[in-house]
Amino acid sequence: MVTFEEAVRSVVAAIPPGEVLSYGEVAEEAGHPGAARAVGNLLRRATGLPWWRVVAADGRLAPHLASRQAALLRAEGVVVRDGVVVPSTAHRCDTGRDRPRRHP
DNA sequence: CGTGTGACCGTTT
DNA sequence: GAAACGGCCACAC
Repeated sequence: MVTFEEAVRSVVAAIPPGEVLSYGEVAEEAGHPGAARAVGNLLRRATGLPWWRVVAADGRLAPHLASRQAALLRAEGVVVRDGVVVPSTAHRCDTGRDRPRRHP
């Protein structure tokens, strides 16, 4: 049984440079779909993780860390415009949020 | 042990 | 098109 922190930590730590994932994606990958809030909460406390590679579903950065995150993402090769990640510059994992959803 | 809050997401009004 | 609402999970008090 892995704790939520462990799962999220593993997922976030597995994000390659230049790629950005959304909280919802991380939560889903962690095995806790819908726990996007919890992901943010853990990233806030968890350290040593590329939290800056985690952005909102709209590609928006955290309100308080937008500047820091933007600088870090820029260092990774991602272009951040007005506090919003540009999908074309970053590897479009979900920032386009137009990905096909399961349709039972 | 119960309540509140949060770096959220998706749908509806 | 924008705004509002509810729902999900985990942690702190």
